[in-house]
Amino acid sequence: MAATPPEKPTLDGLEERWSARWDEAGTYRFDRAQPREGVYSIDTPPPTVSGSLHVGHVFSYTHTDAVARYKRMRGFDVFYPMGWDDNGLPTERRVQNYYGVRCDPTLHYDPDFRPPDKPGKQEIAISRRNFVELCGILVEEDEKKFEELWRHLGLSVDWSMTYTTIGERARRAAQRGFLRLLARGRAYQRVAPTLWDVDFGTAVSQAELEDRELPGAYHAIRFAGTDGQDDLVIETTRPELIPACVALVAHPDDARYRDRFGHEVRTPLFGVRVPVLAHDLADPAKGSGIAMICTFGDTTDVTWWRELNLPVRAVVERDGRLRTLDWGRDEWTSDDPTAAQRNYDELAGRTTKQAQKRIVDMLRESGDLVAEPKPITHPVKFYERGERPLEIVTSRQWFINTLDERDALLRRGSELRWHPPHMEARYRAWVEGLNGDWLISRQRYFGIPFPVWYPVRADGTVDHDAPIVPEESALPVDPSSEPPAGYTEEQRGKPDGFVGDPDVMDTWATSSLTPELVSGWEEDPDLFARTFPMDLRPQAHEIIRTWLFSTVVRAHYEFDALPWRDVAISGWVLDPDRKKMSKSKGNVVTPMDHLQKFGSDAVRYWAASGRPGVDTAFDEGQMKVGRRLAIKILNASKFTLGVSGGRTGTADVSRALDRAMLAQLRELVTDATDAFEGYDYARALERTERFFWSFCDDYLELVKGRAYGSGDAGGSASAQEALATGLSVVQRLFAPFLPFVTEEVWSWWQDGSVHRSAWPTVDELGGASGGADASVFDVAADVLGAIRKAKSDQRRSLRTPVTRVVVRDTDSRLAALAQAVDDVCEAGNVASGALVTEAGEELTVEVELAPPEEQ
RNA sequence: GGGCGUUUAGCUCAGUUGGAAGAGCGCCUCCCUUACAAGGAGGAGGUCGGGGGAUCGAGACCCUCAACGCCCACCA
Repeated sequence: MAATPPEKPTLDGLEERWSARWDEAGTYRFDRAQPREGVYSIDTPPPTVSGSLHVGHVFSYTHTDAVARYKRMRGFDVFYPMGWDDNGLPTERRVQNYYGVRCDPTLHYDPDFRPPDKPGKQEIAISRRNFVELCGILVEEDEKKFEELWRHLGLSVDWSMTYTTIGERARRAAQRGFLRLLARGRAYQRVAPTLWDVDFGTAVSQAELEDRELPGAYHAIRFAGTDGQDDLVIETTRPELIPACVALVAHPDDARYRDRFGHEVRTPLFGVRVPVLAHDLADPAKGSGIAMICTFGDTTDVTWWRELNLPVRAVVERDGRLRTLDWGRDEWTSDDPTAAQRNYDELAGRTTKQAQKRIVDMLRESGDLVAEPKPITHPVKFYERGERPLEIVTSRQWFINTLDERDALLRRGSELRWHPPHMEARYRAWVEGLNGDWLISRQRYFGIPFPVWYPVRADGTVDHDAPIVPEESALPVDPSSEPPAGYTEEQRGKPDGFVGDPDVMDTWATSSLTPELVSGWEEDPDLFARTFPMDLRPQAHEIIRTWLFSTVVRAHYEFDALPWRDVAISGWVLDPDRKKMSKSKGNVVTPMDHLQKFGSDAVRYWAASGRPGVDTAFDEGQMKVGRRLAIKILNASKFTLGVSGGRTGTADVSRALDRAMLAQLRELVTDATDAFEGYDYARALERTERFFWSFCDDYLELVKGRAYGSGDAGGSASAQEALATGLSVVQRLFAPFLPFVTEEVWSWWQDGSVHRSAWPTVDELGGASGGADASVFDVAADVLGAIRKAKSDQRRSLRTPVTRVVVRDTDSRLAALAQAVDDVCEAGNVASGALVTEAGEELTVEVELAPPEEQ
């Protein structure tokens, strides 16, 4: 049963009390009670489990929660699961640092291994299985902490439906999704030059790249002419790749080089003959207008190499060092193999950075460096989590086809409803800029393995062209520890046996299936039918090119459909210097302190004030305002219930002032509902708040006396009825934002949770507010304000009796005032009959106060 | 190099069909008023980034410039 307001309402302890009650009562449980059209399903971003949640998470997840709560109150069965993104590199790195271990896949599993209490100076090498086990232990601890924080924040998640991206369900879904793409010919394997992070020892995809400005230098280097032609000078920032040079290239229209096309030049130090070729991408304005093509210095090299059908002469290995070479036997053909070998041996084994230093000295000595290096800064490609520039190495990798489908994927992007709409531009820019298929294999450990084995031929070589795949019913599988059907484990790596694919999938290859994963794709047809395609994807803008794009790709191929209809993009949280808050910048605020200091509702208020897609400053001031608002809701509710008895529907709202207030409330309900329908939660909050303060400051003051019973019974009942109605509506309008305090005040007079109550509608106000003149409230508030100002100006108490008031205003406004004049006089402590009106152009009020002695 | 966004009071931001510049914080003054002193009432403070233009009328529409932020880019 409903309780009564306490003597002294407080915000303290609301989080603990109500989150426990919601849990017991199953307030946010997804009931499977409705068909697809009665369900609202949310594809929640699974936060990366790599330490702790920060205030940016609190910010954006609050936005989603407000929408979820709104939809629930609109009568939808809200499907709102939470996931943890625990697979992938962030976790591996954290485990390495946390336990002081490193994965060595050549080692055997040690069932008795226990990590040291504190990481030692030397990393302990452990087997892949031991490493993966540690990853599992650590993420489980983190996930508990994350859930605690989310519960404290009041997310209305159904906690019985959590998932992880490394869990068994995710492994099944990711492997099934992969096998389907393979069967459809949309996933393929290829030996190709790929961007490679030397430190992580893995290939990375275009979506994980970022540019960083780095110092470098132009080196002007002479290539010797042949056939009696002049020498040519090229400029390069990577002279250490001269041994990998396969051609020079200039623009076909460049008159300086036109007569050189088809002829050869000789590389300095190594004497390798390479052709001079023409290609549109060569920029006559850059450097000397002629460039060296190496295998491979940058992505342009890859383009040239592919389009000009050039040979591969790779020198950089996966560890970032120059390989050893035999110039007599390998694919290098030098005019002077002895000199070439001697020169190259100076570089072999060095890192690219060291090799560059050495080769510049050698070129200077040989006279082929025609000018001293010219320092520049230039953008260099990095893996977003990496610390050294990426190299390009040739390796066997899995890809998902995206390039061929670019147009269809662009159409998918415009079918989506973007909030805010301009975010679609980022998607479009990304898809239009795709320059390769999506590389999904990673040479790492804590990820989902490719469910693929390869036959080993009688001669011991591996046949990559005839992959062995499992039945879907056998998923998930681990090819590195299980044999494929028809083989025994003893045949691993043996002639006529098999090998497992050693790689794991890119984390996005799993995350791109979150809609399928949470909806029970192929595992829970009933759930799937009720939830998929989903309604909403909320996420941040910097992962449009990764998470959003890849999710669209997967649903496009699997279902020929969008994975969801709406996408709501949150902005970032900026620190007071307007810098993005991020861990690497060290300016992150951990949320729990603020949740405890201001209360969850207050922090949510700050978060919900940030408009969709707009970067928002971290602002404790807004949290203070939110806290004050929550306290105001407590007190206003207590007062209103005290004078109104909390009853609605027992009396007519007959007085003009009360009807005017309800008319404004009616507008508010329309506004807030429209705003929420357009995913503009911030607008809904702002409108509700504005109404609420005028409800407290003006309406409550104006009707206080009448509600207490100072006039006739009809007037008193009208005020009480309007107060209770207003309170009920306001409590529900605030509920998506301030779930704790609204639940508290709702419990004082209503049964059940406010979060399961019906969102207010105009219909429920219809009878009381229909056709009312809203200006009665405005004029009454204006005149009361003028009386207060007079008292304030004269430094008198607001209780000071007023002996005379002259109000001038237009006829229509005076007519409106006449309908509320008793309330105005009572609220302003104006003596009976002392308020007179005169026609005027605009509102002026003259106020005479009782002399101080008479008080 | 291309694109998107932002620019309104000292600060954080509203201002949705163009119609007399707003809120909160901070600051100042006053008030213990039985819902609320973690409060209430009132006040000061802005040529709405600059410059053009269409309009009776622009913070809002068009053009242009600038600053800041972000996204994308084949970066020799």
